[in-house]
Amino acid sequence: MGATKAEEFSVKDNRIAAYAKALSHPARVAILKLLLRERACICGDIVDQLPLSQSTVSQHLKELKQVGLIKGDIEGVKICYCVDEEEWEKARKMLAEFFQLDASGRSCC
Amino acid sequence: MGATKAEEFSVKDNRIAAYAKALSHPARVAILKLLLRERACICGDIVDQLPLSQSTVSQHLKELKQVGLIKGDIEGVKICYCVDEEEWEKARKMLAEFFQLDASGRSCC
DNA sequence: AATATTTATCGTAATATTGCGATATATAAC
DNA sequence: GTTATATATCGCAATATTACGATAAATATT
Repeated sequence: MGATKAEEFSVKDNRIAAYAKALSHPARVAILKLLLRERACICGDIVDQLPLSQSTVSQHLKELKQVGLIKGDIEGVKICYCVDEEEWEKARKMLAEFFQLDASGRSCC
Repeated sequence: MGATKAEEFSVKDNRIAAYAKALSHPARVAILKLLLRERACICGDIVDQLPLSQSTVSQHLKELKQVGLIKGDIEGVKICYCVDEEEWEKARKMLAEFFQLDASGRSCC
């Protein structure tokens, strides 16, 4: 008990949920915005701009990396993070498709 | 420690995160699809179509209701659930706007 | 080689989520 | 009023997330 029953649902629903989960914390939303808007790819720069410790930011980056939305490249001691264009597009499409399910005229209440 | 530092982030980023969190479990994705596609608004019908207990489904419905994406209407003993069109549109717009942040040509890695 | 810098990981604590059975609540049917 | 039906809520256990400091690891600088 307690563990999620993810395997009981479709692969697609799980993928949508995984992308959504990546965005389910404001820190990760903020990180993605940073990477997209300001090209602030260096990990240290991200840490400086967030009200969280270095280790916590590193953890959020790891999660975004695991779901595929960002990737990191070693540049000497520093790591340059950026959005993975392909995966970003996949996420965008999946969520857009989901939201295009029409909600109009279906209210039964 | 452990509690989320949500208040340190913008209202908008928190709102995006809240909508995303609503979709961050495949059961809730499945519920929303059901409500949108099949008009299967009656709570019992939803329970029947998910591999989860009645109480667990009820909890997921509560979360979707709290974020505003669905609403419920009493019909005798039964409850008719449906997607809240206005809120659905708000979520759609916020997430679409977020994803339209262009990821192309910004890869530094 | 010693030191400084940058990032990841470990350990731990606090809190949140997921899930279920049992029970409460509220209407419907008898 | 008693019983049946439908849904919500409570209590609990298992697991996951969030956060931080300390430390490890890896490169850069001296």
